[in-house]
This record gives sequence, C-alpha cells and structure tokens, in this order.
Amino acid sequence: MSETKRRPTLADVARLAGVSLGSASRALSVPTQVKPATLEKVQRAVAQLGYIRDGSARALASRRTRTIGAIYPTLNNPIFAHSTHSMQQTLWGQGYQLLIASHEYHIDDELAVIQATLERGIDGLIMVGTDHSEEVFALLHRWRLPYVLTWSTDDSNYPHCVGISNFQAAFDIGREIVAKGHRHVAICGGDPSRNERARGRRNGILAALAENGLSVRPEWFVEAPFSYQGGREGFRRLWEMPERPTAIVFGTDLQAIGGIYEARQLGLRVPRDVSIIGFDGIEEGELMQPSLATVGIPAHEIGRLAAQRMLSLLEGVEVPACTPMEHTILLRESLGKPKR
Amino acid sequence: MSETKRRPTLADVARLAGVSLGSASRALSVPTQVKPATLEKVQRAVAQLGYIRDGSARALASRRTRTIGAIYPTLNNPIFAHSTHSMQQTLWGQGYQLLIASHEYHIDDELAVIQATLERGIDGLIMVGTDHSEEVFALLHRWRLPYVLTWSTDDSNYPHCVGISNFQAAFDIGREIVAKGHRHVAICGGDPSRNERARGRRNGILAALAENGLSVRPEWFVEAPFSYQGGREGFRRLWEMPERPTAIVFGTDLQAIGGIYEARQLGLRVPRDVSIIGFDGIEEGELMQPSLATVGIPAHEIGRLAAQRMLSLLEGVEVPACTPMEHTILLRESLGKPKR
DNA sequence: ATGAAAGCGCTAACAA
DNA sequence: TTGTTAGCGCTTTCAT
Repeated sequence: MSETKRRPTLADVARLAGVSLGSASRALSVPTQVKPATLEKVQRAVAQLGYIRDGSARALASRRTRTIGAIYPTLNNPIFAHSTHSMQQTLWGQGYQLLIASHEYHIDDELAVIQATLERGIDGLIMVGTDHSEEVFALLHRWRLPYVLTWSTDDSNYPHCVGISNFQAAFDIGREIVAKGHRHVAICGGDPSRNERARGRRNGILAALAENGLSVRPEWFVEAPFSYQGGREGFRRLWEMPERPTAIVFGTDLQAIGGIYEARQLGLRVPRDVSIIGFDGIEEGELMQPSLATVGIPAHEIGRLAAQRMLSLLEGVEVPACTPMEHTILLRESLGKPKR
Repeated sequence: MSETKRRPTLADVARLAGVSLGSASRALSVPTQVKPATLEKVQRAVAQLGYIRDGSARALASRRTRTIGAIYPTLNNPIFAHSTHSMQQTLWGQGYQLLIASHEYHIDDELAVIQATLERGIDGLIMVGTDHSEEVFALLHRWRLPYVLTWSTDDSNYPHCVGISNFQAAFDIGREIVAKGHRHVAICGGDPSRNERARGRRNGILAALAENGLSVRPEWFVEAPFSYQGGREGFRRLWEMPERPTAIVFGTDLQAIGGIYEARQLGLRVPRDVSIIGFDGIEEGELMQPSLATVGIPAHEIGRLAAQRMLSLLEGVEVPACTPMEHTILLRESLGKPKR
C-alpha cells in the first residue's frame, strides 16, 4: 500500500468512474441531473476511494460555505447550550454546519469575533439579542450577510427576531411577586446599557411595581456577572445593606441559584427570610431546594426557529416578520409571602 | 455609493496599496517579510476597503484551514462546556478556530460526524475518550490527520491522550465509600461496552470494593442516560428493588444530582437514608442540598492542554507522551455513614 | 445528460 | 524585498 498517496480528489473519482469531472460533481451535488447509471458509477468510485469533498474548494467555486455562524455572549449558561443544540440539529438536517463563537460578555470584542467568523466563511449569521454596535450592523449590511437575531423581540423592528418580550415576561412575574405581598424588591441583574434583555427584564419588573405604586430603592439595583458566583456576590452585597429587601429578582437563573445558595450559607431560609426569583427556566432551578421560581424561555424552540428562518432567508423564501414567542411563569418554592 | 460593489479581494487591496498581489498577501500573513512602508500601505488599504480575507481561498491555496475540529459525545453537560471553552480560548490566541460537533452519545454516528467535519476542513481533530471504532481510526490515519484524545488515559497507549485515569479516580472514591462503612453499593452509570470512561469508573469502584471482599449485586448495575432525568430514573429503579443499597455511585454528576432530587421526591434524606456519589465535579453539585460528593476532573485544564498539544503537533514540535492528570476527591455531604 | 474549460481568491514557489 | 505566475479542488456556464 503506497504511503505517498494523496487524498483523492474529485478528478480521481471521475477518472475511476470513467466520467467527466463535471458529471462527477453533479452526481454529488445534484444527483437528479445525472443518469442513474452515472450516479451509480460515481458512487462506487467514491466508496472505493474513500473520497470526501473538499469544502474549501467547494466554497470557493460556489461562493457558499454551507456554514452558519452563531455568536453567543457565553456558552457557560445551559440555556444557551440548549438553543445551540436544536439549532445544530436543524441545520445539520439540511446539510449545514454551525460555527459557534462567543465573546464572554465582552461586548466590545463582538465585532472582532464576527470578523473572524466571517473570515472563516459563513453564509449567514445568528446572534443573541438585538443590541449590537453600529459597526456590527454596518459590516453585516456591507457584506449583504443574512442574519437572524434571537432571544429578544423588544427594542427592535428587524423582522427576523426570534425570541420573547423580556419586558412582558418580567412584567408578568413582577405582578406575581407583588401579588404575594412584596413591597421591598431588589434587582440583581446585568448591565442594562448595552443588553436589551437585562434592560427589558429590569423595566418589566419596575413597571409591575409601579403599577402598584412601588419602586426600587436606588441602592437595590445591583449588577453582577451572569454566573452562580455572580449571584452569590450580588446576594451578599444586598444582604449587607442596612435595609433589606423581602424579595430579590435576579437577571438569570444562574445568578438566582447562586443567590439561593448564598442565602443558605448565611443561615437564611428561602422563601421564609427572603424570596428569590430567577429568569430563564433552566433545569437546574427545579432541582434546587427550594425550587426556583422563574420565567421559562423556550430556548429549544428559539434555536430551531432561528435556524429554520435562516434557511428560508438563504433560499429566498418569503417569511413573515416574527412575533414574540410564549414565555412561561414558573411559580415555585423560592417565591413566597414576605415575613410578618 | 454603488450598491453593486463586490466584497473586496486581496487584488483590490494590492491595487489600492500600489503593491503586487504577492506583497499584499505577505503583508497579511508574514508581516516580517515586507518592508514597514509596504506593510503600512497594505494595512491602510485593508482598512479603507474593509477587507476581510477569504478563508476558503486561503485554505485551498495553503492546504491549511486553521481550524481544529472537536467531537463531543454531548454539549449538554457543563463539564464538556468548560473544556471546549478553554480549548477555544487557547486556539483563538494562536489564530485557530474551533469547530465543535457532537453525536449525542449515538456512537454509531461518530464516523459520519467526523466525515462531515473533515469535509468542512480541519487541520486536526480532538475527540473525547479513547474508545472509537476502527473505521474512525482508519479514516484519521488515511487522512494523516493529527488527533488528540481527551478525558481518559486508560485503555490506550496512544501518546496524545490528555485526561485522567478514570479507573484510579473511581478506585480512590470507592475506598472512601467503603471507609464510611458501606457494604451495599449500587452503580448507576452508562453503557461500559463502548465507553472507556464508564468502564473505568465502574471497574474502579468494583476494585475498591473487591479489595474489601465486597461486590455489587448483579441487579444493582443500572444503566441510565447521562442527564438529570437519567439519574432520576436510575435512582427510582434501584429504590423499587426489594433489596436496597446504602450508597449509589453514579457515572456522572448530572445523574447523581438527578438522584439526589429523586430521593427527595420520594421523601428520603440524603445521606441519612442513602448516600449518593457523583463523578465530574461540576459546579452544580456543590450548590445542591445536600452538596454532592464526587470526583473532580480538571476539565478546564484538559481543554487547554489538548489544544496546546494539538498546536505542537501541527508545528511538528516534539511533545512527550501524556501522563494522567490529577483528579480530586471531593468529600461532601451526600456521602455519609450507612444507616444503623 | 454530458464534457470542456474558465475561473473562485488566495498562497507559495520562483525570478528578479 | 518584491513581482509574477502556476496552481489548490471544485462548481458552473456553455456547447454538444
């Protein structure tokens, strides 16, 4: 067995099959355009040589990479993992690959991450959220690159936003919190200035409070990283204040779970001493003791629909503008009545 | 502004900069090989045109894609997410991208997943585990594709295995379980036949028990999916048996956490009524109540070292064969003394 | 339905 | 140090 044999090319396949390069190419790309006999000869040669197409050459010649890029703020949150998963499945079924990248919430790196992804070659881009820099949108427009935004529909009139209204979702759970009797509510979330999800969630809660003549003390707006650890820190900071809230609304379940843990570390009982509310609906929240009250986001569906919409865009199929998807209010143990 | 302008090519850059195509290429790829003046002219032209290289063309001409493929059994386990994260960071720093794919434990799909990844174009492949089909290894060999195996060092003499000895890790925690006084131990893990991690973990526990003249009843070997849900099912099945164990060792933390949850649902106290032991050391385990006793795997380090090793392989740098990395025995609340 | 041939945008000899 | 040029492996007209 020759150790110097190169990887077989389509020309090798064509030669072995006794057909032209063009026919071999068509047999693999548009099998309906060749005679069954030709198709079979080519397939036999492919199998015999163990031929695998060269995506780079294909992309260069056809100007399509059959790859979709996806930019996430982080992959360290199971809620995002779920959406990439269904996205991946949907695209794979149509012969597309998903190229995932993340900027770990360094939003200023987003442009560079997108450029690197563009360089790698993608036919379309899926991003999380509607808040992106002007440079990002300018780049996508200049490249005429189809894109789909996910997670939020607030604050954007772009027709391809697959997500929920974070404002409405937060508003809905905010009402439940007030209904339980809470008058002293704190918010621990992310920086709302360049993140429409953080903004929508905060404003939704505020609106629900305002509806009842309530507001949040300025010092009870706490910002913390989107992680278990961030939630622990946020909880601790709030609990060290002279005036303490009876309920804390976190921007994500990750933070809220950290909050529950930290409360326990401080010897507190949830919800007896303090209620804790999350946002996302990750499986881990249900497993906690107490189980986490939160808002469920259809992450799986978001991934699937975003991928489908992207495929439609690439095929030039008309698709109606998106409408907000359904969120779910998950009333669980960590939300209770305030003390006294 | 013309709406028909194509994406600029390197030829456009060269023309605008007043240099040859070759110089422009070198300015971007090997800047040290061009005069500073040339470099600057090219950079200016790049900026002015908003030029982004075409990775496909680059790959085709240079026969290098600067992309590393990574095949995971699933991305639905935070332990894997951590390793891809550090892998990504390490590669990105060296100008490489990571192309991640998973087969969701459908091990028979692995070959197809690898073929699709190969087609997309990669310079090297990183896989989880040492158990792969002969076809997989034959394909990698035929393609002369450098590869690194991760997670396990057991059952393989391939020099590029970045991981721990699952057997030893399980053996170590097995001893702790016996030391607590357990004589009735059950095992709920994955199918050991084509997964050396499941096999090593099971055998390690068995060895620790055997050392003390103990064994596992045949009906106490339970297989369940690697998920919270799988752990719940596994626990329930074991608990419905006429004879019940005093300790259950799960193959992954995901399952163990599901087990703790299910125990609670059944009105049991952990570890008073039953001890539960996991494997992986994910953050969620520590947040549970009771906190999960488990074995910590250096997932982050595995990702980093695997990526580094891959880069060395690509550069032709000599690297010594791997040695097993350190695991950590995490004795926590869910492992206690057996009742009575 | 098939074959021939012209690129796709870039890199890497090779010459100068 | 720079310019010139021949491909890289494939798709896609255009003829036939």
